[in-house]
Order: sequence, then C-alpha cells, then structure tokens
Amino acid sequence: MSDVPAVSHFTGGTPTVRTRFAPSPTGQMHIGGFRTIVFSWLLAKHGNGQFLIRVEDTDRNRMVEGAVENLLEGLRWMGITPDEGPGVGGPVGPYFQSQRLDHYAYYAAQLLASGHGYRCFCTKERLDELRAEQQARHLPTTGYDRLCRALPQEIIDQNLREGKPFTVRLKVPLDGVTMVPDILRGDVDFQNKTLEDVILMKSDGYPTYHFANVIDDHEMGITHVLRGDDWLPSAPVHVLLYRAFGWQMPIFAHVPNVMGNDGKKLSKRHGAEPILFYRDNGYLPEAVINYLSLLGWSYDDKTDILSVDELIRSFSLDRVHTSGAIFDLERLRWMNGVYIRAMSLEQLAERVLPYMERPAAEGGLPDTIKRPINREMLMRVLRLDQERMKTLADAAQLTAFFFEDELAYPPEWLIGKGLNAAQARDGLQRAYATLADSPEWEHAAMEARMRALAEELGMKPGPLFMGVRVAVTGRKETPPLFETMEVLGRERSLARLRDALAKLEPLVSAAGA
RNA sequence: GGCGCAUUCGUCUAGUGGCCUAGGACGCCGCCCUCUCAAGGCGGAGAUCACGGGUUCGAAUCCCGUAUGCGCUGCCA
Repeated sequence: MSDVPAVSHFTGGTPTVRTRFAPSPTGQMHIGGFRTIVFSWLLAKHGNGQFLIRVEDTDRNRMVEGAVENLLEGLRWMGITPDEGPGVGGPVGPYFQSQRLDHYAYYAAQLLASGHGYRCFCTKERLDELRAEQQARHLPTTGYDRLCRALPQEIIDQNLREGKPFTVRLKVPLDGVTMVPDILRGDVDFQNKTLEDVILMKSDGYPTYHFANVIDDHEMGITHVLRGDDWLPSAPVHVLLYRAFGWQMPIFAHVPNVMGNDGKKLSKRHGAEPILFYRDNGYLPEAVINYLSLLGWSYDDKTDILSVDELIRSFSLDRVHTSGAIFDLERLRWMNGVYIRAMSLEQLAERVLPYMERPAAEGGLPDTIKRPINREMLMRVLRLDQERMKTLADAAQLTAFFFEDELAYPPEWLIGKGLNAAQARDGLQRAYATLADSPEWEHAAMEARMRALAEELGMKPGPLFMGVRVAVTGRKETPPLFETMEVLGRERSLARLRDALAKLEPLVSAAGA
C-alpha cells in the first residue's frame, strides 16, 4: 500500500492545454453533458492540446451496461476524437478509475500519514440516523458530525485489528476560508465551517469523486477543469486536497448547466434525450456542435453559423458566460436546416440514404418501396426537397411519393379551391390531354402549356394546378409541380392522372345526383 | 434550513461607464416572391436590462440590499 504506484505522470514537454471529460457510466449521456464536452474539446484543440476521456466508474452499484460504449459512439458520431481515453489508450492510463485503485490507496495512505485525512469507522446506519435527526430538527449545519476525527490511536488500532470497515475522510479546517479560483466567476469564497469532512475513500476501497478527480487530474496533467457548475459547491474540498498534496491546481471553469424547458437542470426526466436520439432523428453532428457551442458561449453579436474549424479557431473561455441556458429544439432544427441547405446534392444523398432506407417503423420510407434506392433518382428528388428539409429524417416523408407505386389520398383533395367536382374533373381531363400531348417532358414547357390551358378554361392556374398536384403526388404540399412531374417521369405522371380521374368520378356523380 | 451561483426580448445571446431611444438570431406576425409548401427578401410586435438603494456629470455595465430561479447539502458523480 505504501509503494508508489506505477504512474506515468504527464510530462509533455511544451506547455499545452489538456482537458478531460469524466463521465460516470451510469446511463445515457444527454445533450447537456455533450455541451460540456464540446467546450472542453474546443478549448483543447484551440490550444493545440489534448482532450481526454476518463471514466469515473467508482460506484459499483450504479454501473450501467454499455454506458461507456454509448458515450464513445456519441463522440464518434459528433466527430470528436479523444486524444486519450478508453479505446485509444494514452501515456497516463489507465483511463478507467476502477483500474487505478492502487493510486488512490497510495495517496489515501499519504493523507493519513500527513494528518490531512482520518479513518472513520461510523456505520452507514449511524450516518443515516444522524442525517435524519439533523433534518428533523432543521439544523443549520448538516453533514457528518466528525465523531471519528479525534479517535484515540488505541481505538483505531483495535478497530483495525477487528477488521472493522472504515472510510477515509478529509480533515477540513474548522475555521478560515477556502477560496476557489474560477476563471469564469472570479474567486468564490467558502467558509470552512460550512464544509464537510467528506469521504475520500469508501469502505469498499473505491475512491469518491472528490478524491479520484483530484488525483487523476493531477497525474494526467490536466490544465483546465471544465465541469458543470453543480460542482462548484464541492470545489473547495478539491482545493483543500490540492493544497494537502502540495500540487498545483488546474484552472477551474464551472460552466453553466443546460436546462430543460422548465428551467431545471437537464436530466432524463426533463425530456433530455440521449445524444444518439439526435443522430437517429436526422440531426447533423456539425449542426449539433454549432448549436451546443452557442449555449453559454458566443462568437460576437451577430454570428451564429460556425464550422468546427472556425469554432476551434475562435473558442476561448473569456466568451463563456455564467448563467444557465435552456435547450431550444426549434433553434437546433433551424440550424440543422441551414446546414442541410448548404450541402452539395452528393453529400446530402450520401447522408440521407441510410435514413430513407431504414424500415418504416424506424422512420424510413414505406416498406413497400424497394431498397436500395436508386441513387440517381434520389439526387433528382433531393434537388427539389433539400430546402424543405429540417432534418435528414424528414426526407422519407417528403419524398415518399416519388418512390411509391400506389398513392392514397382523399379524392376531395382533387377539387381545387373554388371549383366543384365536375369542374375539377373537366380540368383534370384537359390537363391530362394537354400533358399527354406534350412532345417534351420538360417542366418549363409543361408549365407554359398548362397556363395556356387555364386561360382557355377561364380558370385560375392555382386551383387547376392543385388538382394535378394531388393527382400526381397525393399531397397538397409539394415541390414545384412541373419540376416534380419532370422528375417523376411521363409514364408515372400520366398513370397517376388517370387514377385520379377514376377517383374523382364518383364525386361528380354524387354531386350531380 | 444552510451554503453557493445566476438574473438583458418567449428562447439563445451581444453588451465590461457615454457609440444603447439596448444590437443579432430562433420562434411569432405581416408584406413581397409564388402553382401549394418551403427557401429567400423586406418589415413588425417583443426586454421600463429582476427590484430597491447608492457611486458618477453619466450605469444594463461599479457597490450594497432584496426578490426570484437554479444548484449543492449521499460510503452518486
């Protein structure tokens, strides 16, 4: 226990920025956590440094299967590649705290020896009772009553001989002030008497967050600790620990939390979707990063679209502010649309294809449509629908009629505004004839002929076109009609018009009767 | 209850003593474009800068107090 563990302290030559994100694998990461990841990553990359992942798996009861893989998958999707961490390794590993137990034991012993820590033999039961009583009496100070802080050595020895389990607590100064230097908020002072003798080592030999994070950040050469501001209240404990070890502190930046619509910290309960939800729903990682980067940070007073390169180039802590931000899905959707519109058709086709080809139950095209989707056809379709998409997942709904064989829609839709059934039928009939006669299946020519037809019939183009639109697409909202028909092709368009005529006939009879 | 942090349009934000009768963006509304829906263009509503006191010739910006919100108060992280 007293041997120095085989650590490789970070000894990177030139001064550099090293940041980390330290998730505990207790569930799915949501977008709030990823905002902190984005900040940490951008800061590291901006400073030409490293960003690492360290898994804080010190709570054996709350471990969730697959949580680490899930996080890694989210990172991969976002295009954020940790320089060190699970899966990639690195010079200061291991990057799982459960594999660093010897480090914590070593430093715990050191703390015990130096008198900065002490063994606590109190049972969980006693602590629970203590807490219950404190709460019942509404005492101004809660927390451990420091019973074991001054245990006589004989008792300690005896307890040890008897094999009584113990925790190691930090011996917090009883008075004075501990200052937490936070680069975003300035110095935050805490009266030591309001601090608790927190547990550093649990009785199972695992460290608590307070202990492990300090040791690991030190050993891993972390220069900037970015974490949610919910950590600020326990930061003085960490400061005390750095001081007890005589280590230089990293720069602390307690970034504001991301909140849900209700103004409360984002959590599973507040509609905080796991990050992969956004992937599955057709959001682009570059848009998500852009959006997230602007939650608590800003570039200037007018810029809101920034590429990852631009973000890396311009990100800095002094433009991070300190109040919480509510996650606004509408704004993300808008931004996602901006990115979609900026893509080339080839890129868009490439990226949208997997979304369209997945099963209908997962949001893809109707299962009756054969996969794979014809690439060339897809590009022609996407040219028309690109500006109508907010997410990649929208494509299936938007474009399905281009690929379907049978259209289903209420026949009444075929009757344009201000028309009766017979007029609509006649218009459709003439439209069919006109289009069937078109020597070339080209949108401008078709439009010219159809406008002439409208004039001849004494109809407004709008209602006439609407009937054709519904006939050909089964929708009331589509891309420009004639370009749509051009893409759809002569045969299919005319066939759909014939079907529409058949559907309309009963309505005409009904109206006449 | 104790401790801490925060507080500019509904939302994200700009603003670090005079350029602010507070700017941009999302959303909303209207107009234009137009065969529908989008996209785009133009315009509009929307913030007495939480409130109250100071400091100052001058405050969203500095100080104090209050209120409200959020967070922490676990052998969770």
